[in-house]
Amino acid sequence: MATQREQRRAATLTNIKAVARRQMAEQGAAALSLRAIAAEMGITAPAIYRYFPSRDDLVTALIVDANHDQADAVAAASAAHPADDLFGRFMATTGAYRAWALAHPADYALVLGTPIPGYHAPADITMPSARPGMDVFMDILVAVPGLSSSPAPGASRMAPIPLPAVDGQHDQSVSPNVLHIALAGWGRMHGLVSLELFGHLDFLTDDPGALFREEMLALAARIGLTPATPPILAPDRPQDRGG
Amino acid sequence: MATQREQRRAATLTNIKAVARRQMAEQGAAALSLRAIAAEMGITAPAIYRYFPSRDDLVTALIVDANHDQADAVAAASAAHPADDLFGRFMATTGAYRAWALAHPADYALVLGTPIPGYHAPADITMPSARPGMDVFMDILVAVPGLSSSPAPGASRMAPIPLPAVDGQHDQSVSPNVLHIALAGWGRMHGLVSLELFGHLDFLTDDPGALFREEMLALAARIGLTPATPPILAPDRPQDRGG
DNA sequence: TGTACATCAGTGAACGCGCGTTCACTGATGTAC
DNA sequence: TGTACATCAGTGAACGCGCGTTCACTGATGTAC
Repeated sequence: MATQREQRRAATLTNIKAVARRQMAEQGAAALSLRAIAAEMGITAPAIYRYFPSRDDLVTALIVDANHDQADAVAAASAAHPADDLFGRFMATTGAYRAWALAHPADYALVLGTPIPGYHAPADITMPSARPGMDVFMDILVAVPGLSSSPAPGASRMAPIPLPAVDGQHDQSVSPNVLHIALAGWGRMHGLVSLELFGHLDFLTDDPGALFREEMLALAARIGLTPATPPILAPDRPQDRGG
Repeated sequence: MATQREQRRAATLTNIKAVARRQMAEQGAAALSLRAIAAEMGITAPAIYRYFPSRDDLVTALIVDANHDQADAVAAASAAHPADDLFGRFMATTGAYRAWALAHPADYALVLGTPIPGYHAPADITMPSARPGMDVFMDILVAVPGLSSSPAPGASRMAPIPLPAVDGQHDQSVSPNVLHIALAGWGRMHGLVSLELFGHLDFLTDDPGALFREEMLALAARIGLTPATPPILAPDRPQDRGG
């Protein structure tokens, strides 16, 4: 059972990060300032040094938190569908990825946007924190019948690199084709999401969500996932979805 | 014929932007500083106010320049193929988009990356400058037989908005399907390019270019563009490119 | 061609600002006897 | 249970820094007569 001091410490630490996230949402991640955070909390700036040895360490903590938070959201979306409903999981997780980004634009930008000037992420801390989120998608792709064994388009040029093992997490080694699909899918998601987030789609479409969903449907179809998944029967060649 | 003063003025103005671009490439767009630019040029900071009324105006000028520069690169790539070789033009322009971004990462981030804190782009200046680049892609898509008349997937939700007319440029009104394909394509390009640019693909693939090309090939196939374009004959249903 | 005036690029000092970080300190909380 | 000491969250002053922007100015370039 935590002592009073420990409880307060934990609360303040959480509060610092919460206020930081709030300010990032308003001003952008690059404008993050220890003094402004302290001011909003009603404490003085040096007090923050009791919790983070420097501004960069706070930024790193925010990145790690963001990665875990997004991974949780995506994992929850996946778990909401039965394990054998791969199509349902695929659409739910990709949708959750976009939804989380729209709900936490500053955190998304912090992780995937233009790097903050002067800040260099310590790869040994930030990279592992990105794994859980990736694994949710990987788990789905790996389970798609036939996908792991079929060759990637342009496979000869794709190194069959196993994903770097991290702590107690999966160290699944992934087939080139699965990796290829994963990266292509990530590219599509990130592309549309970041264009939308930064307002570049504003006058070009009034329903970015539909556009996103169509792209995900097309990707699902490409790997043989369709709404009505036949139990475990012979996989019919899925028919193209128009366009 | 320009007077000596006018020549120098033009040269200095160009130089300011060139130095700004160079510094952006090193420090990132958000770290752009008038004082640092002046220092590198060997003049004092207030001198820059003879050329730009404020820092924001310099940023705006850099965005406009970047848009035009990229449009030129993409247009040149398109023009390198005969007008009826739509597949060639499609692959050349998309490849040029990526190549330009890799060659000018800071400019790319300036236009499409996380917004600079405190800077708000004047839409009436920056948006029109994005049109020429878009038009190069649009011209190709519009020329694809059958694409303009076929319905977009999820078309009922897509508003048939004509692209906002700008100055003397095309004010082509584009079918929902063409717009849909254009945005999906832009999303794929931007997604992979920005992931690559910011190092997020570093340990996941050793050939991001091949990944990008595959995604573009898949998109080309989806709209019926294949390497050996049959002259103007009946458009066979193009066959799926594996995967 | 020569002189008087206008233009304007660039200077140097100064402004007020917010930043991350250090340091010696106070005073409340926690611990050992 | 009460006292003496240790821990440590937070303070307030100060540091050196770089920023955008203003202002009155100097001196070279350009123009009109």
